[in-house]
Amino acid sequence: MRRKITLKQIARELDVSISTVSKALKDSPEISEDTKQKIQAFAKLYNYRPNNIALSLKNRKTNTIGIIIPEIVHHFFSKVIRGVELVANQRGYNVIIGLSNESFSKEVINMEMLANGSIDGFIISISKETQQLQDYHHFNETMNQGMPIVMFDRVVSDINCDKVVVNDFNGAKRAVEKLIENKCENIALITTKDYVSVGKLRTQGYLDALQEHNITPEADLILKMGDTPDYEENLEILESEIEQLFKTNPKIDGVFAVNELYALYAMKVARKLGLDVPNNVQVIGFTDGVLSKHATPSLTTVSQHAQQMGEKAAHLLIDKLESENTDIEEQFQTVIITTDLVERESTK
Amino acid sequence: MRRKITLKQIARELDVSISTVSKALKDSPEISEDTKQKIQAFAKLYNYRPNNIALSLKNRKTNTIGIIIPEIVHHFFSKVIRGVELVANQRGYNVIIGLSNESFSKEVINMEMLANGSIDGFIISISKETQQLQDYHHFNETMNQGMPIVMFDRVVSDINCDKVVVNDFNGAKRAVEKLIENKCENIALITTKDYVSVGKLRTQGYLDALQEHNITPEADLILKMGDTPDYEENLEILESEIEQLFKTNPKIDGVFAVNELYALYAMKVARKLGLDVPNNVQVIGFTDGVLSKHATPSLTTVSQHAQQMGEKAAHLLIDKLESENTDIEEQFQTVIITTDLVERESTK
DNA sequence: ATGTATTACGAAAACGTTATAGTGTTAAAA
DNA sequence: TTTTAACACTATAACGTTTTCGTAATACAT
Repeated sequence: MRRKITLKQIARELDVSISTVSKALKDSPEISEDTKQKIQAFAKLYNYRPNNIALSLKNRKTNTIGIIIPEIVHHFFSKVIRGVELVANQRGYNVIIGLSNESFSKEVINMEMLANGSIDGFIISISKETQQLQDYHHFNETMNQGMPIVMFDRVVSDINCDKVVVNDFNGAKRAVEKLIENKCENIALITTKDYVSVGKLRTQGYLDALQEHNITPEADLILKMGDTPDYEENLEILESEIEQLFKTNPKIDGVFAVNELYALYAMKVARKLGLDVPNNVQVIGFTDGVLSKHATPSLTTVSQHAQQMGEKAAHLLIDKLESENTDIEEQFQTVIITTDLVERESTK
Repeated sequence: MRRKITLKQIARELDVSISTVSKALKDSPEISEDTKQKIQAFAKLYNYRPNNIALSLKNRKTNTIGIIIPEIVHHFFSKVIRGVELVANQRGYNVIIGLSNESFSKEVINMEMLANGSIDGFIISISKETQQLQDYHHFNETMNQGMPIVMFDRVVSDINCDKVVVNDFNGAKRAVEKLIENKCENIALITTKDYVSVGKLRTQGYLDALQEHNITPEADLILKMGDTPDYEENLEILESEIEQLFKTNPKIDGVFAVNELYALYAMKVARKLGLDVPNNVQVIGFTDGVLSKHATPSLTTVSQHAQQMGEKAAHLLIDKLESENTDIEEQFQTVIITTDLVERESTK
C-alpha cells in the first residue's frame, strides 16, 4: 500500500531537483529531451498525478463549486444538481453539496464551512426559513469576500447577484388560461403561504389570468397550505383541506396547484368524491416531477426545466469565476427559463 | 471587497510573528493573556477563519468524502445521499458528488479526479456498465493508494472493502411469500437482466419462495427487462412487454417487480386490461420510492431504508478514516440493512 | 584570450497552516 | 555570583506544487 507519489519522491529517485521534475512533466523546453523522457517514463510508471490540494493552495482556486439546496430528496432539486454537475464537469469543476434542510442555521453553517477556501463560488436556492426570517447577512458577507453567488428558483430580490429563475408568473397564468379555454368556470387554487416566493408569484399568475378574462377571484376558491415538520401529518392535513375545499365549493370544475403533490392530492380527493378527472374537474400542477408523469390519469403540468436551470446556473457561475476579474463592471444578470405547459390526461 | 484575512496579515498588523498569532488563536498557554486577548479580538473583528485548503495540505486530510453514484435523479440514490450528508456533517465532513451516469468511463474519470487529494475516501454504488464489463481496476488502484472505499447497494463481491447492502434475497422472498399467503397461485416476476446484481438476487428470492411452497417456476411468467439509452422508449417497451406477459398468461393473479417503476406499470397494464388491483391481481414492488406511496392504488413495497444505508455507509467510512490506521488488522465488514414489507393497497 | 549567448539545470519563494525547536529576558535557587 | 528555570515569544520546516530568478558549463563570435 504505497501512498501517492510526489514530485519530491521522483526527484530524489532520479537524482534531479524538484523543479526539473515539474518542468519535465510539463514538457518545458528548458529541460533536455533525454531528461524529460526519463522523468516522464518514471512518472507514468508510478502513475503520478499532481495533488489537487497543493494546486488549490498555490493557485488560490479550488475548481470546486458549492451548491446549497433545501432538500435533495426532491425531483426538482436533484434535476438541478444533475444540470450543475454536468456543466461543472465539462468545464473542469467538481461539485460539493450542502443541504440546508429548509433551516436557516444549517444554511448559514454550511455556507461558512465551505466558504473557508473549499470552493470558488456558490449556487444556492434558499431555505424557507431564510425566506421567512429575511436575514440575508450570510449572502452579503460571502459576496464581500469576493466569492460569487448564483441563486436559482427561490431567489431574493434584495441581493445583487446572478440569478436563474423560472417565469413563475407567466407559467401559472398560462396554465390557468388553459383551464379557462377548456371551459372551466370555477377554478380553484391550491398554493403555499405567501412567504414562499415562488408560491406567491404563481398565485399572482392565477389571479391575473382570471382578471384578464373578467372572472372575479373568490377567496373561497383559494387554499393556502402551511407547513408542518412532519411529512405524513402534512399529507393528512393536505387531503382534508382539499376535501373541505371541494365540499364547500361543489361547483369547482378546474384546479390549479402550485406544485405536483398538491395537484396529485386534488385528483385523489376528486376521485374519492366521485368526480371524474378530466371530465368533471380538470387539474394542472407545477413542476416537472415524476409523480405527474406516472399518475393515473397523468397530470398536465407546467414544466420548469430544472436541469436546464442547473446548467445555466453553473455556466453563469463559472463564467464569473473565469472572467478577468474586472470588478469594475460588476454587473449581474437574471436569466429567466421559460416554462412549458405539458398537456397530459388531467385536462381535456 | 476585501479578501479573507490570513494569519500573516494579522501578524503584520499587530507586529508579532505568525506563530504567535496561530498559538494565540488556539489559546496556547505559551502566549501571555494580554497578547492573546489583543490577537483574538483582532481576529474576531476581521472574522478570521483558518483556510481549509491549507489545513488539508498540512494535515494530509481533507475532511471530505466523495460519493459516486450512477444517477442522482432517483429517489433511492438521493435518499442515500441525504443519509451520507447527515452523518458526514455531524462528524465534520463535507460531501462531494460524482455522477457516473451508469457509464464505466465516467465512473473512472470521476474517481481519478477526486482521488488526487480532494477527498479522504469514497462511498460508491457502481454503474451498470461497470457491472457488465466487470472491470474493477479503478477500485483496486484507489484502495492500493490507501484510500478507503465503502460500496453500497450495487457492490462487487470480488473487491475487499466495507459494504452496505440490503437483504435483496430475503426481501424478495418475503414479498413473494406474502403473495402466496394471499392466495396467489400464478405469480409473475418482472426483473432486470442478470448482470444487475440486485436484480439477480431478487430474482433468486422469488424462485426460492416458490420452491419452498412447492410451486414450479414457469419461464413464461418471468420477464427480464433490458435497458435502452432513451428513457421514454424504455417505458414504451416496458408497457408493451408487460401487456404481452399478461395476455399470454391470463391466469396471472400476482406480480412481483424488482423495482417501483416495473410495479407501477404492471398495475397500469392490469387496469388497462380490465383487471382490478388488488382483487384480480396483487402487486408488490421493491424500493421505497415516492411513486409507490402516491400511486392509486398505493403500492405494497419492500422498503430498502435508503437513508439508513447512506448513514451506515458514512459511519463505516469515517470510522475507518479515523481509526489508528493499524493496517495490520485490515478487516472489512458487510452490513446488511433489513428490508421491510410496507403493505399498502395493491395487496389484500 | 576575452566577452557573450545558449543550454540545462537548481535554488528559493510563495500559497496558509501548525508544530517543533530554539532564543532572549527575567526571576528564583544554589 | 553563577546556575537554573520559567516565561513569552520567534524561526523554521513541512505539506506539494509552480514559477521566477540565478548559475554553472559549454559554444561561439570578436
